This record gives sequence, structure tokens and C-alpha cells, in this order.
Amino acid sequence: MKRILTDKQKELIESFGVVQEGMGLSPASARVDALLIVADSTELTFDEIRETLKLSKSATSNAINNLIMLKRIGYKTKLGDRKRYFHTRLGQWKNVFIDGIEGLTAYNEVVKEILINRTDSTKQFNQQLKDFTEFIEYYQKESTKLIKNWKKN
Amino acid sequence: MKRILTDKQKELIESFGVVQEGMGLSPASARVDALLIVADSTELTFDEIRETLKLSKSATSNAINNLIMLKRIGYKTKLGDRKRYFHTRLGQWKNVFIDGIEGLTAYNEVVKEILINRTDSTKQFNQQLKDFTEFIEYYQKESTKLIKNWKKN
DNA sequence: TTTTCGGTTCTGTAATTAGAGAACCAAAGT
DNA sequence: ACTTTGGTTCTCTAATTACAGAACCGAAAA
Repeated sequence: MKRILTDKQKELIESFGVVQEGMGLSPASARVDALLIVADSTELTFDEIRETLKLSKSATSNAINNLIMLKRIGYKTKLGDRKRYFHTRLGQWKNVFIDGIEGLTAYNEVVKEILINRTDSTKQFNQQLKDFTEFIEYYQKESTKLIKNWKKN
Repeated sequence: MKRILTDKQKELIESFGVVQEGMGLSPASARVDALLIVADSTELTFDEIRETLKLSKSATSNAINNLIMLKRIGYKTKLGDRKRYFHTRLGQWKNVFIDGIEGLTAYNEVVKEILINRTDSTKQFNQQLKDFTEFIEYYQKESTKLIKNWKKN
């Protein structure tokens, strides 16, 4: 078993793990995601991940599948080799950003329904709510443009 | 005890509560926040909140203080009245959005430190990471502008 | 000075989540 | 046919979170 990480790399995985926990990932998912960004090798197998992070097979399996669902990692296979080689998808961060922006839609739908059902005796309050829903729509459109226009892609 | 909510309002608090739980609030916090947006009265006291949502005093107290820390609600007092009157701060959503954007800074700092420590044998990968950190900075600047330019404020 | 009001804090418990370890499984190798 | 590989799924336990209920506390009222 080759040792994959320097001490500095371990430290970086912990820091990055912590900030990603703050963004809603489980500890194991956060560290798997971080590992694939920090490690010298950009393609690691299930067992390399498990050994390096000292996780059980179940924790490794669940973390990996969770990250795949979130589109934060992906994998490829090699001909005549059953293993999967996992890699970060940070290079495709645009998708994740766009999913995040689209996620505001569900939130906005509820706010709009609240607005429809509000008493009309609080005009100013209701107007603020309306401004807010309009801003969300504006923000969704405009920040999608920001992403598209980034470096004239 | 006056009954504050219609059935429709109760339903809206539940839907909105659920989407806000998905955004990291505890069930009680999510419902207190929703209540202050849905209720006809835009200013509710501690006991009105507690009775309406059927929460214990401790749950009410913790939820309220949590929401105040997150700047999602505020309160005012009235002369000769010890009670606090809580209200949503959705009208000041700009602050919350801006805090969210600024929150990306901590994330980006770690990514930059990872980049500094990466092997230089993965040029393309490292370049993607660099693009990403640059995009975050661009996105922070530009979306701050989006907020400022909204309706020429 | 004692009681009431408007909460806060502490203690115990129920519910949820995270993860270990073992059993399990399908496909490939022997 | 059985063994190995590369995982997945099940079961159980530990840790964390959410909350109720009661004790508590300071300021004001009586």
C-alpha cells in the first residue's frame, strides 16, 4: 500500500472538509470530495480512497454515491479493468453553480404562493415580498448570464 | 388566545418550512421564520409565536435567537411594554444575499491554498482549479453589482 | 418584599444521522 | 464449479440534533 498523502495534504483535506461540511456535506463525503481535489493523482479507486481516508467500505460507498448524485465527482473505467477511477468534477463547476441557481426556483414558488394568500391590508410588506420574488428571478437570469459570459465561452 | 392562522396559512408555513429546512434551518427555526412571513400580523410576540406553532419556550427561544443571529428576523420594543415584537427581515434580503456571497471567500481561500500546494505535474487540472478560483472572485464582484443595480437603488 | 412577566438556561430524552463491520451479490478469473 | 474482485446493502451502535419541561433569573409591578 502506497501512501498517497503528505502531511500538508492531510491538513488541506481537513480544512476543506470542514468548510464543505458547513455547506451541507457529511464528514465522509466532504473528505472524499476534498481528497480528489488535493491528491497528486487525479484518479483514485474505491480502495485507494478507503485506505487513504481510513473509512469503512460502507462509508466509502455511500459518500461516493452521494457525491455522484450531487454531480461533484464522476468516474471512468479502463478496458479490461473492473475498477472505477473517481475524479472531481470541479472542472465542471458551472453545472453545480447552475443547479444552485435553479434551486432557488422552488423557494421562490412558495414565496409567490404566500404572496397570493396574504391579507391585502399590509400593502408595503406585500410589496417588499413582491420585490423579493422579482429580484430572485432577475438574479437567476443575470447570474446565469454571468456564468455564460465568463471568459467569453 | 386568538387564533392567528387559517388552514391555508398553516399549510403554507409547512411548505415553506420544508424548503427552508432544506436550506439548513432546524424545523423550529424554519417554521418561526415562515410564520413571520405568512401571518397577517407582521409583528408577533414570543408567546404568540409559541402558542401558534405549539412549541415549548426553550424551542421558541432557541429558534428566535438562531434566526436573529442569521439576520433573518429582527424585533422592536414598544414604550412601556417589556415584550419584544418580532418581524421578518425578508425586506432586507439584500444583506442575507450579500452575506452568502461573502461566505464564498472562506471556501475560495482553501481552494487557493490547495492550488499552491498541488504537484505541478497536473498542469491542466491545476489550470481548471485556477479558473475556478478566478471565477469565484468574478462572480462575487459581479453578483454584488447585480444586487446594487437592482431597480437602480 | 413579594409576585408577575418575559424570557433564558439546564436537564433529560426522542429522533435523526453517520459510520463500522459483516453479510451479501454479480461479474470475471481460475 | 469455486474463488476473487469490486463493490452494495443490512444491521447495529455511537454521536449529534431537536425539543419538552422545569428550574431559573432580572426587571418591573404590586
